[in-house]
Amino acid sequence: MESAFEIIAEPNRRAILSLLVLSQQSVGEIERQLRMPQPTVSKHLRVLREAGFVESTVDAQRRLYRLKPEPLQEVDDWLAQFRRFWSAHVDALERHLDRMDPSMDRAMDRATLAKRKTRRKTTRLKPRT
Amino acid sequence: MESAFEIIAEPNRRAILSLLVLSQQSVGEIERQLRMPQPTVSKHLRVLREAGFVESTVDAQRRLYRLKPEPLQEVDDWLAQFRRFWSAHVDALERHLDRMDPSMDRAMDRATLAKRKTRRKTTRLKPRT
DNA sequence: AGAGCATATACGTGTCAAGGGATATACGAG
DNA sequence: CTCGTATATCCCTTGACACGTATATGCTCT
Repeated sequence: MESAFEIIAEPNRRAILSLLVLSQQSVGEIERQLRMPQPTVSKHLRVLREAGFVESTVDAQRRLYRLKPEPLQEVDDWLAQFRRFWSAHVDALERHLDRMDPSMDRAMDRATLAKRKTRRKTTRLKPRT
Repeated sequence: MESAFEIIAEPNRRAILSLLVLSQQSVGEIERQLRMPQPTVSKHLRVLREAGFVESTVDAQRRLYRLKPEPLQEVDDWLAQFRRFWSAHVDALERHLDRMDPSMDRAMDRATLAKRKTRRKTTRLKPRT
């Protein structure tokens, strides 16, 4: 359970993070809003805390949890390498053609052609009597 | 294993995706570059294919796999809600202060103050005699 | 001190996915 | 048809992890 990606793989944890982005919350508030048993909330918060996604401050018996951005940025950084790709991707381009810079259009064309050339269409030459 | 988040939680799959973003690859090429056994590669590719991360075309005995952007965009969309947060986050602001728009600076100030007000500092009034 | 609430932890259980290894399928070449 | 290569699938074992329930810790108020 080390990487940020494994942490956000869990739907309940994503829900907690989405909740916390609005404002800090106590365990009980999370428990009520997400309708999940308290130990479950605490356990997920523990995982999130140890992974650096959240931090808590003590307020009497309550713990107030709030978001920390770093691990999410790490995910965002990994995703960055694909943004170049999908903004040049054919389907995406078709959908967004109107909103795009025509110079990209030509760049994409070359990429597409390159791929097409790579593809070897083997002609099935199997006599089979 | 439905959500895109679970798919990219696996390090080997992330490696495969990072490889495919450069150009399409056959199973054997992936196998060699990532030094993982062929059945492992095939199994991960299957998962990726069924989740819509990649698609394959047949080239004789080879299968050429290439990236499809949609599921990654889904992840990116979920991450979007946090970008607003971390661009307003204090630490991030301190680090990037020089590169930022001063109008954001004031917006962040209000957010921070709001949070500070929410925090209840309970004064321990415990006579204890 | 004792009651009550808020939160954390411990334990037992079921599920599910990853990996290794062997094997099956598909295709091309001779 | 037979062999070699490329890829997919099958079986089995192992290990994580999520959850439920029960219980422990800590704090407040009276």
